[in-house]
This record gives sequence, structure tokens and C-alpha cells, in this order.
Amino acid sequence: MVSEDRRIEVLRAIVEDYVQTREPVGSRVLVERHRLGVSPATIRNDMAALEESGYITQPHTSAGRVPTDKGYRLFVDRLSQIKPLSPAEQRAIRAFLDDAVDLDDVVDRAVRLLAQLTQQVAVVQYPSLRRTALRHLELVPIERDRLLLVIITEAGRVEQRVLEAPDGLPEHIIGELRARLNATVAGRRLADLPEPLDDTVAQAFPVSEQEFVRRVVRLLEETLTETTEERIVMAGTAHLARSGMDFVHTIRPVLEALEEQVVLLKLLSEMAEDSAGVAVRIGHENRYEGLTETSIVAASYGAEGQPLARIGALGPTRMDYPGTMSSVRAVARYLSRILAG
Amino acid sequence: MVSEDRRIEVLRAIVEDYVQTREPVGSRVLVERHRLGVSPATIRNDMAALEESGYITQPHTSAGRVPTDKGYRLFVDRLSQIKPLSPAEQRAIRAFLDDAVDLDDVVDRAVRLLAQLTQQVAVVQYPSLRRTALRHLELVPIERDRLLLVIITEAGRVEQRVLEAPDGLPEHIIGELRARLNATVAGRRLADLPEPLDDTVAQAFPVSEQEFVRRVVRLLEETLTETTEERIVMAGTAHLARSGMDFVHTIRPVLEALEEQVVLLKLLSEMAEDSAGVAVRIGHENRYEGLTETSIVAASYGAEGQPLARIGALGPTRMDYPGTMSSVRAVARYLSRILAG
DNA sequence: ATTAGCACTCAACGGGGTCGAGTGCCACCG
DNA sequence: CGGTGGCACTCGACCCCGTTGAGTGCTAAT
Repeated sequence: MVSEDRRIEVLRAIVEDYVQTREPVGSRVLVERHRLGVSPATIRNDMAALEESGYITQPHTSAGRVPTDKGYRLFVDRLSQIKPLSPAEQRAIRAFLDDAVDLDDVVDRAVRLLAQLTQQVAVVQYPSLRRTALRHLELVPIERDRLLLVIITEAGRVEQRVLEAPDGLPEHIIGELRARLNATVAGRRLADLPEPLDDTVAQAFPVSEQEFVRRVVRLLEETLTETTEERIVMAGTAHLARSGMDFVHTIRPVLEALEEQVVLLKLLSEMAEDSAGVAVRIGHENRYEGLTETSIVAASYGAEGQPLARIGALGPTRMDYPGTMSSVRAVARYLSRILAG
Repeated sequence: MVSEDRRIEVLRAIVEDYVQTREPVGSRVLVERHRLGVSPATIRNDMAALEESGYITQPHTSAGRVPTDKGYRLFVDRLSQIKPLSPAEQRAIRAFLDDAVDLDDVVDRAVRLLAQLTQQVAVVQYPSLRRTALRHLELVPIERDRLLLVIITEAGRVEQRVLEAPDGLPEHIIGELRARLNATVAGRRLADLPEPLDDTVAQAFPVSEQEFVRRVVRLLEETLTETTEERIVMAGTAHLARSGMDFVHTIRPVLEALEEQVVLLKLLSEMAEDSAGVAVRIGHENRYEGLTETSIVAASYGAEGQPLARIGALGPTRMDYPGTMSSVRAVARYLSRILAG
């Protein structure tokens, strides 16, 4: 029916107006600003129906309507399309990211850039240790009884771990272990490593050293597995303090959630991406208590079909979804490209 | 004179009451809550004198008085003493920090702990690369034409830098360079290194390799010098969103300043410590625009007379100075102790 | 199905009065 | 001369209340 189509159109108009003006939107301004071709009274009927279905709601009796989480969801899923960035913006992104000198720099620039583009809080997860192929392992004696295990991934991430070594460990054992480890792991991801790794490597060594070798291998495996190693960086928290926010009840819990990186990581990892490669969580869809008035837009970066990690933008449910989605996707893509080349 | 002493006492009382209640304090509540032994009228005269001298001010005509930055300054310098932590608190701090497994963990725990203790934003600067003695240097070939320079400090901090190596560089040159570098720098701080370092090291090599050797040494020097390598971590930003803050005008600029780590580092480095080892900057004493209603309490950690870096707490000028100062100092001390042992 | 008309609701705003905390000043006192 | 009680004064906070206007839902007409 015609009316059904118009209702949907009305919902889109409400979302767009509300995001722009931050004010509940009434039937009159709606017909004025959008070419709906009908009278306010008709719109009112549509709005009543939309409210009945739970897509919009009234803050109080004589106010305009505001989208609900369900309304935003429909908007994101069916009513909006990701608007492409302007060529100028694209060039700016590329230029800014291309200047980075190493991985830390890339990540740092990416997160600032995303915060800038979206005018929201941006988060970037470092390329996951377990999903990146390893480029090189190194064992460095740093004291008589201590070794440093250095792990270098294809993405350029470098992690180190200190471990105790038996006193008087022969020099050549370390060299041998380094060579064997590299031969076994270089160019592979955690998932591709032979199982059980510690046996595989230890076999080649005299029994007296096997215990030590196993310890090293296990430390390596732990480091690659541990979730504590999923690093995250963040920028743009100041954008939270925009005018017109209910501060104590909104901004504080969000800041708390942001400091609990575990929560953030969990959220990011739970988000399923749609066909366009962008994932959106709206308000109460985030189970975490402090984020029920917050939406998150995320995308993976890395090679096609082999995501390394995620980036995201986080802001009030009343956010510019098409714009945010496009920025997040664009930054994720350039990030992928840079890490690939 | 007696009256002069009492005025000072009145100022102290005003600061203490105001910090506690967050309300301008009047003459009556002052005599009720503190044993000043005189009548409100007398206090009023004292307050008029204090206002005349610029230590306190009235938000509006019929309100109580509020300390000015100058008032807080006098309070911090002469009217308060750092209150020692309870033994229970001290044990808790020690226990919490002692559980840390490596430097990253120590720093991370320290900053969270400080935020928790002070109920404010806490910052911890990593042990400065240029002020720490170096423990070990390592050169690791990671690709045909790339080397990783790994720097390990006595404090346990590990930094790495990638550099291009001439193709076909003989293996033994790298080993030789590693050995020479370690012999030259191990156990020394940047300031103690022979000058010019690149000549000193390069001499020992055949002319054909000297260019490369110089590049490595210069990269090392740069890394030790660059201010971008002064890392900082932060916690407790959510404490900024306490009730009763003028949000848009206070919290936002502070968050922005916090993200500009350069600003923070500059501030920390500028702060001069008093005899008790604690430095305080109050309100407008911070030149940086966004922090004019913010105070910072900082202390150095590291060996006596050889500070490694600083930690600090940051909050509204209306803060509990004695308490914050004591927490900052305590955490700095334990940090020093842990890094020493 | 759409619309004009209309009665209704209610937040926002502003005027006006009261209250009370707190001050400054002055005359008085030990 | 420092301290004090008394007193007039100021001014923000609060409440009451009437007005306004945006926006709604309903109904009858098209």
C-alpha cells in the first residue's frame, strides 16, 4: 500500500531530523522540511502507527517524536545507505595515514583520524597476535638467568616477554632454539602451527634441555593466546562532552566502560558485520550497563576474509549513522591497505 | 598579633569546609564547625581582610566565601601538612603493586591505584629512556634488508626501532656491532655516554661499514632523546564527571588536554617539587588554557636524586590537597622501591 | 485514504512574591 | 583597640501561577 511506504519514509525523516536538530520532531516541521506531499494530520496518523509499532516515542504528551532503539535499527538496516566520502576526504585520509613510520604510528594516526572524522570517540584494536602471521622470533639473553622473547608479526607489531632461563644454559642451545622456532612458526598464524607445538619443537633437543624448550614454547603460545595482549587505543573522549548531554548519567558510565578495556574488547568481538562490512550496535543492544544510550559502529580491517582486528566509533544513539559508518569503513579499508603493503 | 594568626586559621577553615561541602562558606557555619572562639561578626571582619588580600572571593553579594587560586596556594604552602596514609592503606598499595609481573603491569597498576586512591584522574609517565641506565641492546635481522634495534633499560622498559640495513651486510658485522654497543652503553645513562658516540663506535669498524654503524648509533641516540618516546598512561577520567561540575566548560577542555600528551608532559616536566617531594600547580598557574580550573599534584619517582619520571593526579582546584598529595607521594615511593628492587 | 478543524495537554517561560543566608557597618564594651 | 551584638541591606533560590505555543488525538467532512 501507499500508506505503508509513506510511514517508512516518515520514520526516516524523523531519524534524520532528530539527529540533526537534537529536538523531538513534530508533524508540522516534518511536512515543511521533507516533501511528503500530505498534511500534518496525515503524518500524525502515521506517527501514531509508528509509535504503536515501537519505532518512535514521545518524551512527554505534547512533544514531538523521537526514534527508539528499534527505530534506529530499522533506519540503519533498511532506510539508509552509507554515504561515500568525498574525494577530498579520501585523499586526506590516505595522505595522513601514509605518513606513518611504524605500526604504533599507524594505529595512533588512525584512531585520531577516526575521532576527527566522526566527531566521536574512536577505538582501534591492534592487529591481533593470534590472527597475524608471525614474521620472526628472537631470543635475547639479557642477564645471566634471563631471556627476552621477542615476537614480531607480519603487521609489524612487536611484543616481548621476559622469562627465566636455567643458569649456565649453553649459548648454542639458544641459537639452535631460535633457528628451530623460526623455521617452525615464521610465516604462519597461531591457528596454522603444528600441534602440540611444544613436543614438535622439543623433540629436536637433548633431554636435558627439553624442559626449558617447552617453557619457552609455552610462553610463546600463551602470549599469542592471552586476551590481555589485545591492545586497544582510543581518542576523542572529549567529544563525549558535547553540549546537550545528560552528563552524570551518560558520560560517566561511558568513560568507565572505556577504561575497562576488557568490556570494549568483548563488545567489539561480539559485533557481527553486515554485507557492507560494517557492524552497528544500538543502545540497549549493548548489554553492558553503562552503554545503553550509546551506539557503536565497528568494522574489521586486515586482508579480505582474514580480519586482523577491529576499529570502531562510539557515540550517543542519536548519531549520524550513515556518516559514521562511512568513516569507519573508509579508515578500516585504508588501514588494511597500508598493512598489506 | 593574635588577629593575624586567626585570619590564617580562618582561611584554612574556609578551604577545608569548601572542599568538603562544595558550597561557599559563611561566617556562621565557620564558627559552628571550627572552634574559633569568636563570634561570626569577628570572622566577617577577618574575611573582609582576606578578600582584600585576594585569598578568598564571593561568587555573588549575599553568598559565602570561596578560596581563590592564591588562597589554595597559601593553604598548600603553609597551612596544610600532608596527612600520612593509614597502615592499612599502605599495605594495600604495597600488595597491589608487588603483584605486578613486568614494567607495563607495574605502570598500569600504579595508575589505576592512584586514580582509585585520589578519586581523580591519574597519570603515570614511563621511566624516561634518557634518564635510565641501559641494560642491554640487541640487533635482530628481521628481513633481508631490515634490522630491529631493541633497547632494554634497567627499569625494564623495552623499546624497539626498525631500520634499513644495507643488503648483504655480513653477519659478523652485526654481531660485532652488538658487542661493541653493549660494551659501550650497558649500565650507563644517555648523559654518561661518550661523546660523540657515533665516532667512538664507528672507529672500530672497516671504513666500508662505518656509514651503516653511524646510522645505527644515531637511531639509538634519537630514540633515547625524542620526546615522542616519553610515554604516558592515564586512568580515572570518569572521575571528572562528578556531580556538580560545570561540564561543557570544564570537563571538555580537560579531556582535550589529556589527549594532547605533549601538553601533559610539558606540564609535568615544568613542575618544581618542594622539600617534601611533591609539586602542586593550582588553577591559573597552569598556563595551558583548558586547565585553568584544574590543579595538578605531581611527584617524581626513581632513585633519590635521580628521578626517572613523574606521576600525578589531576582534578578541580577544589580538591583535597593534603589527601591527594599524600597518595601521590606514597605511590611514587612504592614505585621507586619496586623499580629499585 | 486524506484532511480541516478543534479541544486538549503540557513543557517552557516569565513575573512576582517570599525566604533566608550572608554581608557590611556601626555603636558599644571590656 | 580588638571583639561583639544588632541591624539594615542585598540577592540568589524557590515557589506559585498565569500565559503561551507546540504538538497531539479525535472526529466529521471530503
